[in-house]
Amino acid sequence: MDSREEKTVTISTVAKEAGVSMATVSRVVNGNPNVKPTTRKKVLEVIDRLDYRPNAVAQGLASKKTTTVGVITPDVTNVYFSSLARGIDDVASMYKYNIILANSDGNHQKEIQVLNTLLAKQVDGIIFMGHNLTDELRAQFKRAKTPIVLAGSVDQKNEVESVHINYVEAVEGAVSNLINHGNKRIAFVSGPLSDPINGEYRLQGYKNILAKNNIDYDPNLVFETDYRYRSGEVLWPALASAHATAAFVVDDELAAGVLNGARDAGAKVPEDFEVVTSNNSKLTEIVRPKLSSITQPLYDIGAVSMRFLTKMMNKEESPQKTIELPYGFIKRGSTK
Amino acid sequence: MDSREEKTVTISTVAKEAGVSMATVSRVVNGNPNVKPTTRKKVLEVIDRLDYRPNAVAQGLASKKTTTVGVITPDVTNVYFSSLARGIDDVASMYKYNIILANSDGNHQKEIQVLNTLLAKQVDGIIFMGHNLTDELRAQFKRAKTPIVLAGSVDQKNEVESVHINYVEAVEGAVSNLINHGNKRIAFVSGPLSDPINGEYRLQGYKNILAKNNIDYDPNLVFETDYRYRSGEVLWPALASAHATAAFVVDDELAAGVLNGARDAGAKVPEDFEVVTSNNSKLTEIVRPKLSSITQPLYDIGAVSMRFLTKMMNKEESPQKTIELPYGFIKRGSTK
DNA sequence: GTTTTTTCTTAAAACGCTTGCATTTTTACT
DNA sequence: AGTAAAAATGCAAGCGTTTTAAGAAAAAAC
Repeated sequence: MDSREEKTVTISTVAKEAGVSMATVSRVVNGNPNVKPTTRKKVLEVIDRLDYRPNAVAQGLASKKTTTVGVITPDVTNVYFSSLARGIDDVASMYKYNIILANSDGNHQKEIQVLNTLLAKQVDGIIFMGHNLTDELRAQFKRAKTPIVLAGSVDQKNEVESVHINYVEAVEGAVSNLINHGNKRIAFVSGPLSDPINGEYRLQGYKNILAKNNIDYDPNLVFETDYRYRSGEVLWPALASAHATAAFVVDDELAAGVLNGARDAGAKVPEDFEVVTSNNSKLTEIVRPKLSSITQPLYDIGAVSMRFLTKMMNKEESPQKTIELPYGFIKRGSTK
Repeated sequence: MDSREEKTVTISTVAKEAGVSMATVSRVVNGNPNVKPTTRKKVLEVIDRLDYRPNAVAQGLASKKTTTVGVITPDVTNVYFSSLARGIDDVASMYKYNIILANSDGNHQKEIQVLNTLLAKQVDGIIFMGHNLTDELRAQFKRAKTPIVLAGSVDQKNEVESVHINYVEAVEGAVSNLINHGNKRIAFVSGPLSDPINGEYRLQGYKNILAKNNIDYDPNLVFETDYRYRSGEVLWPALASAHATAAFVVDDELAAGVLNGARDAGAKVPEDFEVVTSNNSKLTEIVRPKLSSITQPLYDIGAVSMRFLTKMMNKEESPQKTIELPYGFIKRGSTK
């Protein structure tokens, strides 16, 4: 008797039960005002009684909107990116979107691959974080009619919308600080210089401010590595033999490594060696001495990116292609 | 002339163009072997020429599989969870799944809410990370026919599958260490005790080992707070006035706070005060002295959870409801 | 009480794909 | 060449919604 196969209740089940058409049910579900209050109530009652849940996939197919956006990130495990991601998710859910999060390891192949599966899944928009925006990627972006914004990175060709800070100026400020403390030999400790944010912008800022202060640019003071803590930690010997008395570092984990490497080797920070970093993540407060840092509103960059994306998804015209958020500098124990 | 509205190319476009039925195209797209090599080639050629991309939403609707799993986490920004998430995502993509990532802040309301939207989106499975599995949540889990596994947390009632370590034993080991160093007054620094993992398991381990060593359990040595770095940092005065000579801490960020709070106040670690933490995240290596820690394979817990989930999604019967991964202990500078 | 308007409803056609079943084509054997 | 079995293919009915064009009902206007 009660052997019925627990059928999934669909919109048509509800429609029949309530004695109205599917269209009407759809309307009340979507809050369309063109429904007489009494019928709305009737339908709502049935929905409640049957515990009906609209199938988002079917909605997606019919409406061509998935209320889902894709987020491509090199590695959530890195605080920099997880902070952005958090900002993104928070405003996303504020606007009833969900996030498909995919890690790319900054690997070009994976980026392309993941981009395509996201598009296949019909995401309404995409937020891309990456170190290096290749031409191929840019081409794929263009081909997809899906809105895309870059969070925390910049497109040299300025073809795709993005939100970030002014890296050149920020670095100028940070390094200028170091110069004012009397440092003549300031290391530039960087992730891959092939990443434009490093090789293009930050390095430029570094050079600018050096030039402005009549300090010769010495390529031997530029240290190219990856973003790992450990890479910073083992850098000290090289730093020391280059006679660096201070370092500007492009990433917090990396900077923590540099700092600890120096101290573990007996150097006094900031007396013998100063270090400033770039992202002002939690980490800067956790190490000792605490790290002076460029401050950039990580969470906000994510949040603003997502907000920007919602506008694009609504086809609201935006005046600018690029949003530049304010940066700052916070002095902590790692500098004089 | 060339004013045609760039129609989206669908499976039927391809079918017509290739002179076969949609079914056949579908078969080649899905790698179904029942297709003559020559037709397969023909279809593939057309797919390539038209640059056809299957619409995953439509596939989802028709096949009732979305190849998407939901991941609910308190906060990606926390290394503990982002590590799990990374493990999850890696094996997920290995199995061609994507991840919808949602932050709950451990907030009950949000957890329920997010769970429901994930179900509405017809995810094939869910991985849940949370501090506290309430009855309501458990009920909702049950009602959903979707497979769910708990990653890095445990269900006291053992109703839902989970993967984690043996917290009781792990804590026993860690604290036993401290006892062996002669500590009689060992603080138990915890997040909310209402989280079973703290109040139930870890605390139990703490009590067990105390009892075993004939040390009286002193409630004044139990410090309940939240998981934030800052909360640990400000704890020192309380710790000091309780005459604690060592602390076992349930979270790395929290532990880093405790450690720094102590040192900033002039305490010598580990001479005057020892601290051991629980998660062996990157953080433990970044602070000075480095933190001794229970080691649990965070990434693996995520990875194994996801692997477990894939099995459930394939309806492969699993013998156990619970997977206990091995833990360990690593001695670093924060203990003698 | 009609006629207009306006407000609600409905029927049915999409949306783009999968899949069970029937049908046709091939292959393998006599 | 003829037939049974196996391999390919096609048909068409879903999957659960949205949405448009049109009709019905209710409200407003005359």
